[in-house]
Amino acid sequence: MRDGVFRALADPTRRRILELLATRDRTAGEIADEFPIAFASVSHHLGVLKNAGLVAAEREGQHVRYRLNTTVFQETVKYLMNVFAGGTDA
Amino acid sequence: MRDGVFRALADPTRRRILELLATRDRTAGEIADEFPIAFASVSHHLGVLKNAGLVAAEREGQHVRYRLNTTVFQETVKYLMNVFAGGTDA
DNA sequence: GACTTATTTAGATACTTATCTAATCATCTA
DNA sequence: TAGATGATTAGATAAGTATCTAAATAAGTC
Repeated sequence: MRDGVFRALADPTRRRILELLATRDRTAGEIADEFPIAFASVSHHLGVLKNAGLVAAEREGQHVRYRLNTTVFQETVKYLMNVFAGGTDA
Repeated sequence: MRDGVFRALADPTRRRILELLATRDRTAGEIADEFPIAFASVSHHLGVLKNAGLVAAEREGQHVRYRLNTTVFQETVKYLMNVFAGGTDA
């Protein structure tokens, strides 16, 4: 599960998506508009982020609205701080 | 540069290496002993971690001693917290 | 210098992934 | 229900990566 989070964070497009969502929720289309790549590719990235638990999606009529899942962020920060502090053998 | 950090963190073997180094410095051999994979593969992982700036290496006679680079950890935590707080458009 | 031990590098293979286009699914509107 | 719009899924391709064995480099010992 942690694997998925870091793999998701490893791609700059996906990090940019997260940064966009951090300021406010957006629909898939609004997100896709921010990138020069194909709509389908952005959709794929959104799927990766959703799978990792970093974002949540909710259908709103024709649109699908994405938002940041802050819980997973917090857990990830906690994990890193724990390793950094030498406290993590697990 | 951030890319390298998250890509490095995406592999469970490498995270485990970081966790080991968090408790104390170790030589490449000591680290390799902890894993069931080939020595050369661990060496490769160490290279990835070093490249990402997450660890530093120093030759000590025949051995090469690895240690955690806490600075990059701190920066990474900072980045995540910043996104999490909605403060990062960059 | 030859031999041993510690580590990295090279080359090969299998697997994963980012991207694309085309097709499909979902919802709304006329 | 047909057509339009928004979004995901499928299939293909090219690039990246984790692993291996074998070879090379570095340092200590005899």
